[in-house]
Amino acid sequence: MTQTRRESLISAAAQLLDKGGVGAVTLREVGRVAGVSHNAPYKHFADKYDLLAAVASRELRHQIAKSASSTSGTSSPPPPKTLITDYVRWAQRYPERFKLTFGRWPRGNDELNEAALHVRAIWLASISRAQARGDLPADEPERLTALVLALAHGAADLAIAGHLSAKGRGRADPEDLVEDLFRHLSTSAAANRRT
Amino acid sequence: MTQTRRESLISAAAQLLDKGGVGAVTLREVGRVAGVSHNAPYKHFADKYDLLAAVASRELRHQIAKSASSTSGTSSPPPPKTLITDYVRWAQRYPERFKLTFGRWPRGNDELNEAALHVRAIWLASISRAQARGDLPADEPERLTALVLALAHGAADLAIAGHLSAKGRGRADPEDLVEDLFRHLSTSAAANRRT
DNA sequence: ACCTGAACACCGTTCAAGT
DNA sequence: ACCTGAACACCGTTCAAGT
Repeated sequence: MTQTRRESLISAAAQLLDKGGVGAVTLREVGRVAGVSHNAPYKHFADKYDLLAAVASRELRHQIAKSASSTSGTSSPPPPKTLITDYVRWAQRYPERFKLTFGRWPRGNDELNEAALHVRAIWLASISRAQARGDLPADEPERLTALVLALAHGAADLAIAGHLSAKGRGRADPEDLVEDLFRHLSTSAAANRRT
Repeated sequence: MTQTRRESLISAAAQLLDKGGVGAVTLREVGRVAGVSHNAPYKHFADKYDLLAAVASRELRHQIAKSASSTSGTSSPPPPKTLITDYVRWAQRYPERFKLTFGRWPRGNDELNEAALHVRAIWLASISRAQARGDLPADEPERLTALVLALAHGAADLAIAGHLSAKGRGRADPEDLVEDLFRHLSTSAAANRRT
């Protein structure tokens, strides 16, 4: 089945990515791991970046599937804190995949764009629901979503770069910062409710 | 003067970086732009990453110099909003330098680490001062600094990746998000002062 | 439709040799 | 101390050829 071969190439690329970063993903090594020649990938992907885009969009689709399964049976999205915590843990567990997904692409990729939009939609629904409950400030929902997403993303990226782990006092990991943001947003929401 | 040659190599690398991303920075092209042979860089840098690290730390040192000059004559740091706005504008103006600076490095680089620590120290001083004025919540200063830095960093990175520019309603650029965060933090600070 | 092996242009790095 | 040109191993991509 052609699907199997295509997926084995994606898996091989992801495995090399995790082990040695994007520089370690060469088509020759991908072919070797998947048991094919060094240019068999060209029958499934336009070029190297098309293969890498497939790796990245598979990651986003995994996140989408996880969101769906964690609330199976209901139609409501997971609460923001679950979403954001999962996101930040994923970034720390698979830093190379995180970096790749949000890295620079020589051109757009439909599959990747669509998956990214889907992820954003889930976040938006989750944030909107928390706002309706009064847990978060009544800002414009898309803008508040961007704020929360930016913090999660930035905390994860700085942690990966090693710019967050001041030792001892003041030490903060990404989950701590998420906690802090939600605390301030709740306080702000409550204060505005009183006025 | 050897310093001049070394700096011309760094400038050539930065120029190629801006034009075509990190992939366009080849030692051969750097040599060509600087008017030397393709392996003259090896007399000034251990390898390609050492040259790239020099580009990145030069960027951070520029930011440090800018912070110092904007408050020349005084010993106080710039206010957080100035710092964060400059940071976010730098990232959008030179996305490739931003990506490089916070990208993954095969090994540590003393010059780069030192510059990064210096930048963090300036941010910490700025945030602490705003806290003392009551403009920001009385959190642990290093942790609040990490929060603010993470938001600025994440907003910049998402904007570069194109994940922030929802059109029309809800549109938010990095500076909008910075604005929102400070507004919520001020509200939170005021609310806590009242309890 | 999918795969292979040879070939091409390019790259980082090393090395012997020059000043 | 700094630079050069040749050389080596490696890579992405193309292409003619096979099933």
